[in-house]
Amino acid sequence: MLDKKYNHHECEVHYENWLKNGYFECGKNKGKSFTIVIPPPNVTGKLHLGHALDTALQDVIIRFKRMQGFDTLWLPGMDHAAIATEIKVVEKLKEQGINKHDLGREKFLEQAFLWKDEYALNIREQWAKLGLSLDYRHERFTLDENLSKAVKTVFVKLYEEGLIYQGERIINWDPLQQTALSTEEVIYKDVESYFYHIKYPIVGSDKYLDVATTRPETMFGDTAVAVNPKDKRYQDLIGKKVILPIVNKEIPIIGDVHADPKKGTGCVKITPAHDPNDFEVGLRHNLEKIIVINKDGTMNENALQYQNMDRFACREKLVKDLEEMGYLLKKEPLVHSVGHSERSGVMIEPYLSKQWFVKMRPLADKVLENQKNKDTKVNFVPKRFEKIMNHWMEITYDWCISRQLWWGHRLPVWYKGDEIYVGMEEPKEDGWVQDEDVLDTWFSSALWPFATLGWPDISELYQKYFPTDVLVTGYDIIPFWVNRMTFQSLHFTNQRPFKYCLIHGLIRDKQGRKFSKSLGNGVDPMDVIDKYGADALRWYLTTSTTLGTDIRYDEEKVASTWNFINKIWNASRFVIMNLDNEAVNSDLTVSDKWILTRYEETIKNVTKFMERFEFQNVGSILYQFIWEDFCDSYIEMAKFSLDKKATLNTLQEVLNGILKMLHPFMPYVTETIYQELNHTKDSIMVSDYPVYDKKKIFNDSLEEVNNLLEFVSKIRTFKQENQIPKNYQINIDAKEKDLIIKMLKCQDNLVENNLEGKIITVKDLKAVIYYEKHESPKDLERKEKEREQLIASIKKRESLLSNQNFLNKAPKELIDNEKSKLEEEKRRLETY
RNA sequence: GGGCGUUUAGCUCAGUUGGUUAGAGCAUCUGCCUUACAAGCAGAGGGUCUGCGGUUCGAGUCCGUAAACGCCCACCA
Repeated sequence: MLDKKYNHHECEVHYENWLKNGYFECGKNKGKSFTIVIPPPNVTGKLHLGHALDTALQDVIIRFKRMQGFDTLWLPGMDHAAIATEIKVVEKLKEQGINKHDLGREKFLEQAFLWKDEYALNIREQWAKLGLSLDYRHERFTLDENLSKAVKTVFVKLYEEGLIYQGERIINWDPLQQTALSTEEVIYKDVESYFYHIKYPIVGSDKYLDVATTRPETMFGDTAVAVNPKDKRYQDLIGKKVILPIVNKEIPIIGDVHADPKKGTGCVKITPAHDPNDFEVGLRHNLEKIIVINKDGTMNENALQYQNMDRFACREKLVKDLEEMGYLLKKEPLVHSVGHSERSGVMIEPYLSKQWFVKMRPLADKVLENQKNKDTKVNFVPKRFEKIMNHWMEITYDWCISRQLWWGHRLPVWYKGDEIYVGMEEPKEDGWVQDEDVLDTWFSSALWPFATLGWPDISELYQKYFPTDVLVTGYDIIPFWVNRMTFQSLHFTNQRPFKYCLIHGLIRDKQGRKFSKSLGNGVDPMDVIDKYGADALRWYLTTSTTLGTDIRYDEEKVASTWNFINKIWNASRFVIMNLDNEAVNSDLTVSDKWILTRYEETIKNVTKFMERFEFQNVGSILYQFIWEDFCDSYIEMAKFSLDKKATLNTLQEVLNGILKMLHPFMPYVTETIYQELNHTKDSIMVSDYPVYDKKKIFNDSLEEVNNLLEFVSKIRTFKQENQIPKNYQINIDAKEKDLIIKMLKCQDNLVENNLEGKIITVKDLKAVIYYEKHESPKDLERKEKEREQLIASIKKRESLLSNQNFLNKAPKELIDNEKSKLEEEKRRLETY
């Protein structure tokens, strides 16, 4: 027997058992395959609410499909997360007084793997707490041998196809981590700064150019000043020279369209080694590229007396010096947006550097082409997110994939003098040195959906479970991940990586702010689980909003979900308590038929919305059906036929169905109740999902009980509003009179009286209530308000029904409905 | 600069392809310890659906436009 109150701790005991029985394993069901690969969490820390949402959604889908008989595989795994993890490990070592470079690459990687093992353990523990039905036999890590093989295969192949190349370009440099980054890893933030106007004297003249810049410290690398060839102010200066202040070097004034006459003063200093646009200008005009900043963000020898100063300190000192020397014309305050490293937070330095790139255009075009084919495209849910991917594919440019880090996939590239070798294995001959760099972490995650299934080997797993069916992730990583999986998959497997891509929103705090350490508004899902249970958290997260929109986390709602579960718990207690009653064989009562009909309708709708991934709708349908129909209406009516086998069977059948439909959302409590209800050790998670059965629809009973419930409710409202005493007199004329009397807890005790009766009707149900009238002014006021509303409604309907256009164009059903409604209202008006 | 999203009850959110009186939870008010559940039951109140214009017999829903808030992308000497 169940305890009096729901206790989530006592329900969260099934995970070991599910695991032990192999229920999570693929290959158990005979049906079609259904695959989800988990977005691998970074091994950098604890899972947050976003992970809980993301994985709960996947578990809901996979448990549903499993119960429907699909051969489901939900593949778990984790991401080494190159830079993110390396930062953490470096920090940890620093606390111990150890410097990464002193330790050396090999020892550092040992430490990183220890870190990974520790965090992987944590993550698995949290997955278990969430109740996720992952097939751990196939768990993968992005640095696993088979994934490394996939990475190398892809790198080598793309290189051979000319789609990976090495080049010297301006890249985004993180001076703290001292690595290159991709454009996606740069976040632009508004920064308060100055627009410095510097005097560049013109050679052979007493005039000067007013050159405006936000980055004066890069002036040591200036190799020209550009003006627009069409700019009348400066046209005649093209070809002349200016003197670079402090450096005292002559540099040319060039004409280039890059200089925008409308911006600043119309004169731009050209620093080809420190600005992507200037780099292009430099190429056009064959300018020298002078690097003036070191990899750590300090100034190098080209900065003369400023050498070794930090770039910001140099700026400050330099501006001061320029001012003293009379070169600073103006210093305008300016707010402009500046790139920052997504991971380390420091300002990005555009930096000339030799890196490896993926040539994106041909790969992106393939995606754009494929998205036109409705049979092979990636279907986004909600649809609008497809635009984000497509837009990215349209404007994308080459992807910088080399990182100056240690933690990650090392580039399969070897050098010997000027020779380059790219291949799966190290060249046999002596003298080859492998490239020190590792790949962007997203390079390996881009292969995740197929590499985890064994690719490049055409394994059994790959053949059976690829392409995957659904990928679930947040909109924030579409550019990083979804896009890249899509083009790599199309290029290497000729298939989309997943048929559906479910995009959910981010979880924010109650005020709509992002969770962040600095705000201290973080919520640990494990604390929530401890307080309210995994079932409550999962239900709340998956049913409380529509996909694609952000969720404002609200603990009160989790608490209210706990109440819902407690309600289910108690209803189940009631059913279980009565199941062994001595009961007689009987036909179904009208209320049995009613709930069975509602139950079938619910199965139909829930299944429909589950298949469309509209969990919000599933949630409200189940909530309403369980709380209102099953608990408040049916159980209350069933209390009067607990001696009938038909009712007991109905209670059990419907409750079983409810548990099954809830199970994907609330695995623990449904398992506990299911086993108790059916006196079994069998698991609900491998039971069959309810299937809609037309034959169990009783439309007459549905209508009859709907009317009855409305009738009872009307009488209750009337009683309450008129403060009718308990021993009131009522006369009921209805088919299910006994049931109604019991529900109203009244007696049909009409005796002679001279009171005026109040008639209440719903269809053919009729009641007359006799009571002492004592209308207060407030009552009269309300009555008058109701009367006015009724008149207004009648007026509206009459005008509608006299509108010839409406009568011609509206569907007949609606017109008839309006007519009968009007008549009813007119009748009601007479009673006022 | 380009694009997207949001705007509905005090709060948080639903609202399918336009069609009865726009829904839910929480909060509020009234009455109930009715033996599954007081974390509950039975009722009630609360919305000119951001503004304006249009299409339509009919608009929260479609179109146009304005505003507020948020996000993405690009640019930013």
